[in-house]
Amino acid sequence: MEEVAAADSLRFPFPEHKGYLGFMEMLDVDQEFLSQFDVFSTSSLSSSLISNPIENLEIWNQWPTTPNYSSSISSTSSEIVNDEVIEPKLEREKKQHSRQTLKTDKQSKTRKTSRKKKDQEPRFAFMTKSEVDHLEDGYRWRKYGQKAVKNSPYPRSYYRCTNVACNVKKRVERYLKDSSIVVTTYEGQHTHSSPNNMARTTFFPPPISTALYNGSAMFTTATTTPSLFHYQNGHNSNFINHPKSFVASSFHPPCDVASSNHANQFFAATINHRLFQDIAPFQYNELAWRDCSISQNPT
DNA sequence: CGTCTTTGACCCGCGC
DNA sequence: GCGCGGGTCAAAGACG
Repeated sequence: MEEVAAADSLRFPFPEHKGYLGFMEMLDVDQEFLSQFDVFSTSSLSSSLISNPIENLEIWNQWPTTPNYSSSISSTSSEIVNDEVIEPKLEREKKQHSRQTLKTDKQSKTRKTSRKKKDQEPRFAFMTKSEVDHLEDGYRWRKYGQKAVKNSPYPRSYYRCTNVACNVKKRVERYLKDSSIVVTTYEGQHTHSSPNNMARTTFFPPPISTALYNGSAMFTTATTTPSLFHYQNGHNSNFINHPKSFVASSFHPPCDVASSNHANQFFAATINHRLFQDIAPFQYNELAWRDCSISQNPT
């Protein structure tokens, strides 16, 4: 991890904007600048995504839930995962029996109460081009699960913040259409600062050369060496210390989602999907900040 | 020995 | 009601 620099010293391509662009200002973004990065390349555009903005919006609203594809794979239950037989059926049943005997009522109750209703927590998702799945973001995470994703050869990993008083989770998976891209979804808000002693500061997202935010989703391309994404809580500020960095709009990491009314208003103002496509059309816009009530009901 | 990952089982929501 | 799929649990193992 690189040494943390003071926010003022961070390089930013649009200093007159103090780290954040308004919606109209986004329109003035140099398209040539965007073309420097693979993720923004028009050659990789999905024509359907451009021609069907309404349909795309539906996709946004559904993400990150796996779409219910009409095609099916030849697996039943958990017998086959990624075309591999995990273990003989008898062995499985044996294990199941032993586990059932070990299980207590207390465990069941804990599981029931700990399970919250789906999509209660605000979520923030972004894509990063990276060879590494789990990207460093300044917090410590404990992996608590991994699941095969339907119709995808790449598994989804589940992480939880190691801080006992913090219930932030994140999911990491490879983008189905481009395995070089990692999709990271944060859920919840950190109740503490990052362990690197930078109060109210975090590295987020990790290895970055480019970031683009459209009011619903954060898009990034990554470098192989970590660079710093620095934000200041409550100040609507964004800094990326890469000379080619680009920030299309205000962006607040998940821990700030519920705490900044200013940002919330901005989200509502910039959520126009079609306009965003006109600004920076690319194929990765299925990603969305999903079910974040704040973005839909600004205060 | 403490911490983290792995992984099969289990729970639950949801669509049919 | 049933089955599927996503999310979570927790024992066992790996690792430093």
